[in-house]
Amino acid sequence: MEDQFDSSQVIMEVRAKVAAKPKATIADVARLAGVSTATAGRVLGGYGYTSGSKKDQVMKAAEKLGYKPNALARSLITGKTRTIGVVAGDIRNPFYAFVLRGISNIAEKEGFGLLITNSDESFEQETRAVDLLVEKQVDGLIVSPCDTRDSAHLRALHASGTPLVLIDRAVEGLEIDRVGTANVSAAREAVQRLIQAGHRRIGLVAELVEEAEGGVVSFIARAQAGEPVESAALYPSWQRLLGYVQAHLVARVPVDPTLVLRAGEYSAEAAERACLALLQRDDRPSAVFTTDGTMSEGAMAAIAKLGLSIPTQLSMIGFDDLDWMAFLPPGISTVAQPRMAMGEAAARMLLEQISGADIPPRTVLMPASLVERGSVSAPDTSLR
Amino acid sequence: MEDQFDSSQVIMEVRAKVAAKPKATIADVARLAGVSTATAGRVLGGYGYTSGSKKDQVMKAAEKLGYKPNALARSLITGKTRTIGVVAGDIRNPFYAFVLRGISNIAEKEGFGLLITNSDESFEQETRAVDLLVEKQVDGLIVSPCDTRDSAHLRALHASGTPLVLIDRAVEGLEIDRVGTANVSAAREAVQRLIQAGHRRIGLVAELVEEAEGGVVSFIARAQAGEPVESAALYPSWQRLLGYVQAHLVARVPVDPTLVLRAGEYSAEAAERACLALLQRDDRPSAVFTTDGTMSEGAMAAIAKLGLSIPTQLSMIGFDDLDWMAFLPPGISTVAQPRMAMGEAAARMLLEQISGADIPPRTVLMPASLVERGSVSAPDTSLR
DNA sequence: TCATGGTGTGAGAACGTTCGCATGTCGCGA
DNA sequence: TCGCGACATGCGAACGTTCTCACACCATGA
Repeated sequence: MEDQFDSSQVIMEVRAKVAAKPKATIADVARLAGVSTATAGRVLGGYGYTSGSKKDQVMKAAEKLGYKPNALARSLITGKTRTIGVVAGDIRNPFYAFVLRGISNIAEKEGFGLLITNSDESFEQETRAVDLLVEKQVDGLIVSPCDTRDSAHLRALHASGTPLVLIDRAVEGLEIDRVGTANVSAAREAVQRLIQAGHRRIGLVAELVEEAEGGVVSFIARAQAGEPVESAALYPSWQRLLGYVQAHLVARVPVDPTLVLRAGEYSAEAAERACLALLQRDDRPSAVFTTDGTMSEGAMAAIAKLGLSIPTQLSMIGFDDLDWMAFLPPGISTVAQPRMAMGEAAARMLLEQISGADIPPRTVLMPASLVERGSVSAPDTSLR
Repeated sequence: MEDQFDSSQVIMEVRAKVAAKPKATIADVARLAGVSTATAGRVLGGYGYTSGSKKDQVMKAAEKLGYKPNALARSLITGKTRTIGVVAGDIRNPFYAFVLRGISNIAEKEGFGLLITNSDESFEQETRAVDLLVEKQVDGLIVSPCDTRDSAHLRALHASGTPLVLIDRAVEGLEIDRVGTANVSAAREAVQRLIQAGHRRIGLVAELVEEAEGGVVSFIARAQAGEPVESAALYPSWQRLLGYVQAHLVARVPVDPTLVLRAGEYSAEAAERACLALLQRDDRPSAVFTTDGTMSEGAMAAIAKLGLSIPTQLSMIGFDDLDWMAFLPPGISTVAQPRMAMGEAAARMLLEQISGADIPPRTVLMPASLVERGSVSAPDTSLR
């Protein structure tokens, strides 16, 4: 028969003992080294004056105890965390992945940590993310805002003096450092290339979340009428649409609004569905231009599904230089954004703000380059 | 003539005033609400007892002052930061991007922050990253270790009681929670599929950083001789090589070691170079199997460059389900790892550790599924 | 009437750093 | 010899929370 000894209490104690990890503090090190905490702190923290002899003692003691500084306590008093927060749309999207990598490059070099969150392009999630980061006292934020109009939380943030850099998108009337792409001109040049190759009916596959008053048709009409459009605070996909219209305008080619596709939702599947419908029309376009990586992916899926051959049956220019564009025969021409450099630029600007430099708001618009491969040729004359 | 007044001093003062942002503290709120800091803390922190009336006063005061809790101070005393640290290889790699997204999903749901670093598969960078995260007092770490043998820093970390989960790779003799892929069986099944289709000469494109004693040839020889290979702590690419050999063994097909390619370095370019050489040989294989996404990309680039058509001239099975594999004609069959689920599993395990659950070390090996598309057919009989 | 126990409140310590200040000790030029 | 600045050290306060106490209030039931 087993004895009645209840082992749970003992086990709890053992566990507690195992779990106990008496991290060494500066006070411990100081005690062992026989100096004051202030002196130990000066040695370990590398500030103030310290003599060689004491320095040795302290270092030795720290080594012995396996001392690791507690950044929390340090930050609490210095008011600096050496951490920057980032709100991206979705890390899985190569655009953000590369931007993040760029930010990370700079952060790492400067010894900063990186607190990363996803907004999924949802305003509510973005707000929550910003709150989280602010509570964690990040020294600054890099945000890809999902709302380019209101974004009261970002205005408040900036007003409170928190270093803040916007990436990819701007916020209307919020004049702060930001880095983006020269979308209008990049898109214009790409579409011009298509027109120059002889195309007159060019499809556009774009995300185009509803925000321009009057919708796409009215937007196109206004742009086509040569009305000056305030494009700076537009969503990138709208800016690229603007470039598309401008290219037509310059070449005096009319825009057929039925050729511009709103995926409506930001996913390759949505783009594929929309594109599939477009390419099955009798009067289908002889070329397509897509306004970002995700749209390019969706469009490509649709093209593959229909078995259309590029460029003989359909010319195409994509956006963002995705890996497959290089080797998918015949090579997909595309507008390449310097994604990683954008992240690096944003991080550098943020660090400048953090270090206290008082610089007027800068807008860095990076040039996107058209990398030409084999997906553009003259339109198939047998068509229409 | 301009006056000599030096404005710089004045400007400095103005700037300092602008930069001043007197964040409200609990003490401020308490003062305004006419209660003690303890009571205000109880209301705002949601712990202990508070009466409805005081709660109202405090909330109102907090609202008025725009109070935001300082997580630093909270963490300093509670010893919990509600932040987890991640050391990934490179965010740009879709594998890590998806894993990170999985981790982020769980973290966000539980209100945890995510401190992300890249190791670039460099031991030194990994060590620095871990140090940074530890100093920032993360509650736990998810690491994709770049060294599967030594990794003294990870052993020490675990010994100190820090919650730790390994992902993708294991560390020899370090028995802690980890999540990975059933690499051997996944690779074996993929290669079996190739053999079953009639292929006898199957190329393998793998990263294979040098670590098995005796190198690739000796490793193959031992595996082929049926020697039991301790595969758990092997690098994934070696495990996949093992599966490749096993498939040959089962089917009694001899392995030609010259067909297994070491990219040597972890990049698509290296894979492309190696693959290009292989596919230009007179006795080139009739099929290739690649051991991860990056290798698949490189191999595909080589195939495209040579203009080989899949599957008539060359069959292929890739690893990781990359976007283009779905639409690159004729569709690339591949071994799909549940990348995001892996991240989620790792995060969940870590959070369990953090919450104090005392669970024996678990190894979660996720099944990878062979998604069959059009890239496998019988070998071209005109060959060899 | 008196313990009892849940509820509510505040004073003050604690977390692990850095910072301000006071107090030295040098060496050097006047 | 004095004064002065650079170097060196320690004491105790601060950072903004939460935690531990001590105490007080109020029902409840014996």
